[in-house]
Parts: sequence; C-alpha cells; structure tokens
Amino acid sequence: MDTPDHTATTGLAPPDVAPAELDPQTRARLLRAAVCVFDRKGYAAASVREIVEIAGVTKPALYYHFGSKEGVLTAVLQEAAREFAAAMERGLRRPGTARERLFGICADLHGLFQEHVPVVRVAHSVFFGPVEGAPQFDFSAFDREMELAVRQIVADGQATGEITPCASPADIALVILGVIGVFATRHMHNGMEPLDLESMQRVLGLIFDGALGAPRQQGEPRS
Amino acid sequence: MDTPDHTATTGLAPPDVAPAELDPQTRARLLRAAVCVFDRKGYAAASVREIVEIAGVTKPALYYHFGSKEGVLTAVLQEAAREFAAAMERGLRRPGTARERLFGICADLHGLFQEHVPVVRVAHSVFFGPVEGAPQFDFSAFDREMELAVRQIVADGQATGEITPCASPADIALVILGVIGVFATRHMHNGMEPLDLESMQRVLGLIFDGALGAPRQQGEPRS
DNA sequence: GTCTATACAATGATAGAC
DNA sequence: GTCTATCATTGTATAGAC
Repeated sequence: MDTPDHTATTGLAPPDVAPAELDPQTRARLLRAAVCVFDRKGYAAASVREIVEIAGVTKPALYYHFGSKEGVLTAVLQEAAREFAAAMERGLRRPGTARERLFGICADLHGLFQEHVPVVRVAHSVFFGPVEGAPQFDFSAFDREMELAVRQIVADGQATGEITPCASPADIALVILGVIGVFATRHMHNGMEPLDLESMQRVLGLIFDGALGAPRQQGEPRS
Repeated sequence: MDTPDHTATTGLAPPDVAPAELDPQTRARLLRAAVCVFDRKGYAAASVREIVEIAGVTKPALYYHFGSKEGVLTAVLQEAAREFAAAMERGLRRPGTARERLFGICADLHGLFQEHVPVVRVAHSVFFGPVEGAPQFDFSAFDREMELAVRQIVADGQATGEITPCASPADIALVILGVIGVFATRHMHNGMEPLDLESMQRVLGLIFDGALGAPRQQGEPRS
C-alpha cells in the first residue's frame, strides 16, 4: 500500500532503462490522477494527498514536477488548451462549403468533448470558477478562439453567397456557439443525458436551412 | 473590529424593537455575505470565518441559523430557485404570440441575471461543480424548467401556425436555449463584456424570421 | 439568539536522507 | 528523482456563558 509497483526501481526492469526514464511516467500519472480528483472534488477541495495516492507516488514527487497544486492545474489546462487550439485550427483549414466546415468543427468539438469529459469539466469549472484561488490562466482564449473560428467561417460563407449577408457574422456565430454550448453542457453535466452528434447536425441543419421561424407566408402584422 | 455595530443590543435602538427582531437581519446579512464570498472564492474555498466577518456576526450565529456551511449554500440556492421558477411561470402565463412570449421570457431572464450576477455565478458553479463536496441540490430543475417553458411556447407557436411544424419543438427549443446560454455566459464571466438586451432580441429575431442560412434561392446540390 | 474560547482534523508545503 | 517525517496554518464545528 506504501509503494505499489516499482517495476523500474527493482532489478526486474530491463537493464537499458535509465532511472530518469521513470520521470515521464510519474508526470503523466500525476496529471491523470489530478484530472480525476479535480473533476470529482473541484480544484479547491482537491487535496494533493489524494492525487498522489491515486497516482501511486508521494507528495514530494508532485512538488518536484509541478511546484504546487496550482502548477498541476496549470499543466492540465495548458495541455487541454493545446488540443483545443489544434481542433480550431483544423476546423479553419478544412476545405469545403461553410456548412461543411461548420459541421466539421462541431463534430471535432463533439468528439473532443466526448473523449475528454473530465478534462472539459475541470476546464469549465475553472473558467467559470472563482477569480481568487485559481491560477491566472488565460482562459478567455478558449472561448475567443472558438468564436473567432466560427465567425470566420460564417463570414467566408457570406462572401461566397452561401450564407445570407442580411445578418452580421457575429450574430450568426452567436447562434451557432449557443448550440455548441448546449451540447457541451449536456455532455459535461452528470444527470443530463448527452445529445448525440446526429442531433447536433440536425439542429445545425435547421439553422442553415432557415427552417426555424415562420413558414414564410402568413407574415406578422408589421415589421 | 470585534463587534462592529450593535445598534440593537445597545440602548440606542428604538424601544419597541424586540430582541428577536434582530434575527431576520442577521439571517439576511449572512446570506448576502455568503453569496459574496461564495462568488469570489468558490463554495469549497469559502470560509465561514470570512462570511461571518463580512456579515458582521460571529460563527455560532451562522451555525444557529443554517446548521452548516452547506446549509447556507442550500438556503441561497433555494431562494434563487424560487425566483427562477417564478420567472418561468410568468413567461408561460404571458399572453401574446409565441414570439412575444419568447422575447418576454428571455428579457425576464436577462433582467434576472443582470440583477443577481453573483447569485447566478454561484448557482452556475454549483450546477457544474464537483459532485462531491457540494450539497445534493436538485439543480436539474433549473435547466429542466427553462427547457420545458421554451419548448411549450414553441409547441404553442407551432399549433397556431406561427412557427414551422417542420422541426421538432425540442430542436427549436435547443437553439433558443443556446442563445440564452451564450448571453448568460457573457454576463457571468468577468472579462467578457456582457451583451445587451437589444442584441439578444436581434439574435432571437434572426432565428424567428429564418434570416439565417442561405438566401433561399441558390440551393445546395442536394437535400 | 448571540457571544468567547476552543477542540480537532485536514490541509499545502518543506527539510533532508538516499 | 524520489522517499520519510514533519511543520505551520487553516478549516469546520461545538461547549457553555449570558
């Protein structure tokens, strides 16, 4: 219970494995354990004791690699931010019509969220969490990048005539971001059954085809 | 610094004020202080010490009125839930077209959020916060009530022909809930400038008028 | 109902051996 | 790089006077 598995510190490990080889394992185990505990307890209530217990290492190992509890959280968020930014970039570089690109970016995000639910929850909690107590992480980048990407694609679609130029790209992007947000919410929160990708595409199709609103023939009294 | 103001325990207060008259004041002060601290530090990191300091009372007073730190949070959430439910009911009872009712419910929510930003942030944090550590509050009611109300109004609008019956009420409601969520998010998060009610009405109008999507004439290759 | 004073557990972080 | 052992602080909650 004290030292569960020392496959590398004992003589049983391959002789060509240097002692430093164990480091990345320790770091990765700590990160995974931290995400788990941050998700369950929240960052503030998460104890380094529980993190190192789950990781199977000791406290000084955590402080050696990350310096502090904040350092662990920052590392988690930085990795998440990298993956998120990469997804946004993929979405922007994707060829095709605006609809295809927007579908693609939403599908990417859907998959990313589904694959890393605990991390997404932790990131969300920190983003909306208290200003004091959490590290000063530039988190607005997440939302800003997403909004920028969607708005850019919408603007492209307007330039090619695929999307109506009657509305501002920002307003249209807002609607799409709202849909993404609702689906993300459903994925994050325990007790709400997540909506599948098919539903998301159906809803996005609704927006794109202008299938919302009035049947376009009996008109409101004015306006 | 120990006992800041005892306007009622000293002989300076009006003689017709019974000692028990101080109670609701203490309770209210505690609740306001708790919201303030929960918002700034988060529930887990909030200390009863700071709460009672800001409230100008002592620890036992808090434990007398609420039993525990959890009890304080629960009281805050319950009051918020009552106000929220009342707003949803008002929205459902409001007469007029579906558009008017939906605009009304969104405006109500917008006002409610704007008026109680700290409470909304606390509620949001708890809703998306860790499962362990926070009290078992039936929080899904918030989202469920909102979704039900919007969906009901959409269905009504479809019954009268105001809204296209081509899409399911649930899907349309999802889009509207997304917009509400985006606007709520902008209000809650420090560092994002909140969007005004006018923007919200403009975006909702976009959805209602079917102004999103293609200009309705050059059609996609298929579908 | 509200106070003073305190019990008692748990926390984040570190010193120093190896 | 990783361990054992420990520190100082802070947390929630309570006992008992008034």
